[in-house]
Amino acid sequence: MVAMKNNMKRYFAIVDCNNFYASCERVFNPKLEGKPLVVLSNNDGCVVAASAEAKALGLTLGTPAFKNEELFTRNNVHIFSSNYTLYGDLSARVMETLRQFSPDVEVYSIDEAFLELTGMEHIDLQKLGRRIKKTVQKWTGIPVSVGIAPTKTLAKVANRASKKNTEFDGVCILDNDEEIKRVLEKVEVDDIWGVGWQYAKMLKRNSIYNAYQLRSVHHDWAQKKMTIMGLNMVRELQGIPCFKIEEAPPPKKAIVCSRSFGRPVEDLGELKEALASYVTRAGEKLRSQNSVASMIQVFMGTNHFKDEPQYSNHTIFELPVPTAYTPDLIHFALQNIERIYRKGYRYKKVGVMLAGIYRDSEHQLHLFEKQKYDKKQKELMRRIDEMNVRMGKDTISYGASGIKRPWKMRRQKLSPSYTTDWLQIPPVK
DNA sequence: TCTGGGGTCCTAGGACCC
DNA sequence: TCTGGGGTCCTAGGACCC
Repeated sequence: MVAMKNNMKRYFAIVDCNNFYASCERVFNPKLEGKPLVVLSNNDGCVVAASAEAKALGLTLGTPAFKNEELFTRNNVHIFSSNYTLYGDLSARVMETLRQFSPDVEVYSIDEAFLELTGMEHIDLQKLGRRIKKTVQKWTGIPVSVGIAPTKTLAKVANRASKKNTEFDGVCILDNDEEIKRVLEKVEVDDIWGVGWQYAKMLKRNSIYNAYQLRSVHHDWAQKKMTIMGLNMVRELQGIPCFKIEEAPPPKKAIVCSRSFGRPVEDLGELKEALASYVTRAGEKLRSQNSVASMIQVFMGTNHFKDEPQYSNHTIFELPVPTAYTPDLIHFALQNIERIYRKGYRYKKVGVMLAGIYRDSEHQLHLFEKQKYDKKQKELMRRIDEMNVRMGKDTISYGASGIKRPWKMRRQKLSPSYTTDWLQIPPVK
């Protein structure tokens, strides 16, 4: 049985949503079809997604919105603040659809998933890829690109090619040596999964410009220059699988929650409110993976893009007992921000990191330790989390987070939460 | 006026132990 | 006098991902 499985032809597919956030905004607003559209980051700061029409105007992702203002007005670009509630929900629908095609799905990011495809000897992969693309489009309204190959890295390369090269029309299969050579030669090293800015520079210095050239380097050289990750990357390009499908993501080892403010904040009271609300969010994430944290890190800083007095600092604090009880987390976080706060600065950002994370069940209580994170507290947290999921975020929140929240981020162009809020469901005429 | 947020892995080097 | 050397743990920094 095992031997048989090893002999079976195995492939990896990666399905990647095209311009995901921009596509989400269009699903419930079809008038935007064919129009240039962008989505901004938190605080309406940077452009983080753009429709094909907007990209065609020469706009680059990651640039600050204010630098593109003129281009936006001149071309009548539709602008949206990011609406993660909407994107998260549509993402879940896409992933659910993909489970039709394989039992082994790894949700790799909000807009991408790997699928393991086994027993594909007699399957027309091109047809399968087309079917995946068509089904997701039909069931969710989201356009996707599909890459299929013998390794994850090659699948990523195929996916890249399927988007960049119109001949593929959104589906690219890498199944034989000639095809692999032909496609890899056209992929620049910068575009390979695992090659970032620094490695790309180094590779070019060594006259390696495309994926096919990288595929041919010596293993020792790859490892020396790019650590074990580089070696694995080269092997994967050669068709030797080094990375598996990770179906259940391991629990997070650190949970961070931080935001830039909508305007500078000087007052300690306001900073504390903001911090309390981020700690609340972090606590929810912590409990959703059934973990407790034993350390809290608090950090804050001014806006280093500005020509004004700068200050930033952080503090790490060990909790008396590992816990996921939000009131305690807030208590210690607030205590610590007081230690690093300095009066007279215009703060841009504050945040919290929970670390030293274990599964709740793994934490062995010392015989005489006073059990602080107890049943009652857990039950209370469970009920509050449940209510907030069912009735909407912050149905129940903590007094320390404030009511008015003058520091909260700007989201002036927010679209409705069409799919997750009863009051915002679009009417049918 | 206005420049995102949240993660992972690997390695080198220091501290410490025997 | 000789200033070893292997193992482990931790941290900081650098690379990467979306």
